[in-house]
Amino acid sequence: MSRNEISIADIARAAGVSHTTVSRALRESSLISVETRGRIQLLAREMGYIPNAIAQSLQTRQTSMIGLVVTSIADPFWGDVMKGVEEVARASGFSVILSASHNDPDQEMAIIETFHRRRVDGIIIAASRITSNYKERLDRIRVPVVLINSQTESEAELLHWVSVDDRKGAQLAVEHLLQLGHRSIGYLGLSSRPRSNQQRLLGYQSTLAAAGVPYNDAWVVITPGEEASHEEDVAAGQTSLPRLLDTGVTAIFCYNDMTAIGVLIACRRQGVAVPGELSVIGFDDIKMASYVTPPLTTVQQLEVQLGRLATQVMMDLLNNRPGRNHILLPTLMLRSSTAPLAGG
Amino acid sequence: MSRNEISIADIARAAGVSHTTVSRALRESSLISVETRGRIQLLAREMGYIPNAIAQSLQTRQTSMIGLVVTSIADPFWGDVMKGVEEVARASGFSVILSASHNDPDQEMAIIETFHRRRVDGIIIAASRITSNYKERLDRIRVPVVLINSQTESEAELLHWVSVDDRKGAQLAVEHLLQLGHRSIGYLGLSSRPRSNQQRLLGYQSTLAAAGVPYNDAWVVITPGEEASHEEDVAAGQTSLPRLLDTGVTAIFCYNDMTAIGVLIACRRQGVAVPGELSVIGFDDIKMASYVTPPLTTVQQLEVQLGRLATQVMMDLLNNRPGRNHILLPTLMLRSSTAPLAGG
DNA sequence: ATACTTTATGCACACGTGTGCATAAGCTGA
DNA sequence: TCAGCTTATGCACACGTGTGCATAAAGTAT
Repeated sequence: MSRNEISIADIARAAGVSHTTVSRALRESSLISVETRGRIQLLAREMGYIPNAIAQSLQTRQTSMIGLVVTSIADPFWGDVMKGVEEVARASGFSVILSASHNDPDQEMAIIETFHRRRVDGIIIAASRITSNYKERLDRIRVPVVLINSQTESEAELLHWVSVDDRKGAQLAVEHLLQLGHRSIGYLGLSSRPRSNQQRLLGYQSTLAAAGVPYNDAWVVITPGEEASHEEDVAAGQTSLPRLLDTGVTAIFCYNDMTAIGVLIACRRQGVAVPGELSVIGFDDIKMASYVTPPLTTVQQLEVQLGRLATQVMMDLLNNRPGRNHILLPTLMLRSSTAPLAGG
Repeated sequence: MSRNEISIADIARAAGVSHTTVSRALRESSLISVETRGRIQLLAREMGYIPNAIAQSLQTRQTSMIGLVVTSIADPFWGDVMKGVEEVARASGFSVILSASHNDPDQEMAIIETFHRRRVDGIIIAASRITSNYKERLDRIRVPVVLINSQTESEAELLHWVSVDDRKGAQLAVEHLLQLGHRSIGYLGLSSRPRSNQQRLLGYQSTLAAAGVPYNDAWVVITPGEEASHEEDVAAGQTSLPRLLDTGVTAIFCYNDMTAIGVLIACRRQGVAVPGELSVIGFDDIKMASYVTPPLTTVQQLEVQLGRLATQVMMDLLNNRPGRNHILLPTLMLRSSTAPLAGG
C-alpha cells in the first residue's frame, strides 16, 4: 500500500468541512445538501480520491471478497469453474481470492484459515476433502461455505453445496454403450476423487446390473493418485489401458475427459482404433474433449454453470436469503469416440 | 465478516493485561517477558483467536495481496501462468486476487482501479492492452506493476515486465519448416494480440527473407478477434485454413497452439493429412499440444515459469530491490505435426 | 540509601471510514 | 417574538491492530 494516498480527511480540509460531511456526500446521503454533495464529489474527483476499501471493510465488517479454493489452478475443468465464479462475483461487486490445495486436506484447511484471517465474506471450495477431522476448526469459522462437487460425505450436515449427479452421469454413459451393443464395458476410475469416483462406479455397476450383465471385477481399474492434476489424470489413462484391454472389454467408461484422453493417446501408440476396436467415453465435457481425435463422446457437466450457480448460492447466503443446495443433472454429449460394437 | 470474532482486546481482558501486551506477545516482541509471552500465546490458541488481517493491513499499510489481471480465466495458457503466480505468491505469504479483462482495455483499467481501491501491494497484468490513453489514470496508482507479455509498446517507460521473445520464437518455427524443405510457408495470425502478433509476423518475414524466399502477401492471414479467448482462437484456425490452402502453402506457422488445433480440426474435416500434406506448427506449448492428434510441434514458452518469474520480480519490487525486466528465450518443441516436404 | 540502568508494561495515538447523537441554522405558524 | 419543526453539519466514538513514549518495577553499582 503506497503512502500519500488522499483520504476523506484531505478532501474535508480542502472543502472546509468535516470528514463526516465528505463521507456522507460521497455516499449520496440525503443528510447533506445537494450543492454540498456536488461540490465535494467534484473536489474528490479532481483530487483523484480513491476510497480505501481496507478501512471501509474494517468499519462495515465486510470485505466484499470471496475465497475460492481449487485443487488445481491449471486444470481445464476448474478453469471453467473459476471463470463462472469470477463472472458472477464481479457482477455483484465482489472480488475473488484464489488458491490451490493440490488435493491435500491439510493445505485445503490452511488456505481456508488464511481466507478467514483475511475476513473474506464467504468461501467456495472445489472438490473439498475436508473430513470430520477438521470439523472443530471449521466450526470456528462463521463464514458461509459453499462446496462444489465435494469429495466427502460430511457436507450434508451444515454446509451448502452444488454438485453434479455423478451416479446419473455414469448411468447415461453406460446406457449409451449398452445401446451400442457393448456388453464388456470397463470402468477406469481415479482414487484421488474418492466420492465422485465411488458414485460413478456405483452408477456403472447398477446400470450394468439392470441390463443383466454379470459383474466382472477385472473390468474395474481404479488408479491411485494424490494431486488430482490433469497431468496425473492423463497418465492414469495411459498406464491403465493395457490392463483393461487384457480383460477383453470393447468399451471403456473413463472417470473424466483427461483420463479418456490418456486412453486415446495410449490407443494411438498401441495401434488400437477408436472407436473401431474400442469405444471410449469420458466425463465433464471440457473444451478439449471436442478438440482431440476422435472428438470425445462424454457426459456434460457444464462447469461454467457450476461455478456460476455456486456463486449465486453464496450471494443468496450473504444477503440472508436461504441458500438452496443443487444437484445438477448431466447430459450425454455424443461425438465420435463411441461406435456400435463391431460384429454385434 | 461474521460478528463475535475475538480480538486481542478480548484476550487482554482474559489475561488481565493491556491489548498492547497481547499484540506484542503474539508478535514475539522481546519487550514482553518470556512467561507472559507463553501464557498469552496459549490463551490466544485456547480462545481460538484468528488475527484480523484487515485491521493489520490498515495499520501496517500493506495487504500482502497481489492483483492478477488476465484476459481469460479459462484459457489453458493463462491457467498455467496463474498457477505459477499463485505458487510463488503463496510461498511468500501473499494472496492473489484474480479478475478477467476479456481483452478489453476499459475493463482492464476498471479492474486495476478495483485492485487499487482494495489496496493490493502490487498488480500483475497479463497481455496488457492499456495504452497511453490511460497513462494519467495509471500514474495515480503508486502500486508496482509487472506486465506479462504486454500487448502495447508503452511499457518500457516506467513499468516492469516479463516477456517472451516472440520474434525469436517465430524465427525458430520458420527455420524449422525451412529446414524440412518447405518454401511456401503461411502465417496464421491473430489481431487480438496486436504486439506479439506483430512481432511473430516480423520474425516470420525476416526469417523467410534471410532464406531468400520472396515475400508473398497471400501467405499471411490475420484473423480479427476481440475476446482473445481460446474458443475464438480455435475458430480462427478453423475458418482461416481454406484461404491459406488456396495459396498453395505446404506449411503453416500458427499464432498459438489453439489456432493450430483449429487448423488440425479443419484439416481432419477436409481430409488434409497432417503432416503428410501439410505441416502445422504452433506456439506456446500448452499441455494440450501434446494431447492432440498428431501431437503438435510448437514453440515452447514455459508459461508456469513466466508466472513465477513475474511474481518474483514483483516480490523484488515489494522488498525495494531493483526489479529486473526479463525476456525469455523460447525453444523449439519437436513433435509430429511437421514433416519434410513431400517430394522435396 | 541513592543514583542509574535494565526490564516489563500500559497510555494514547494512528491507520481511514462510517454513524448515532447533539446542535446550529433556517423556516413555519401562531 | 417565541416555540416547534426541518435541514445541514460536526463531535465523538467505533472497527482491530501496531508502536512511540512514558512509567513502574526490579536490579546493579557505588
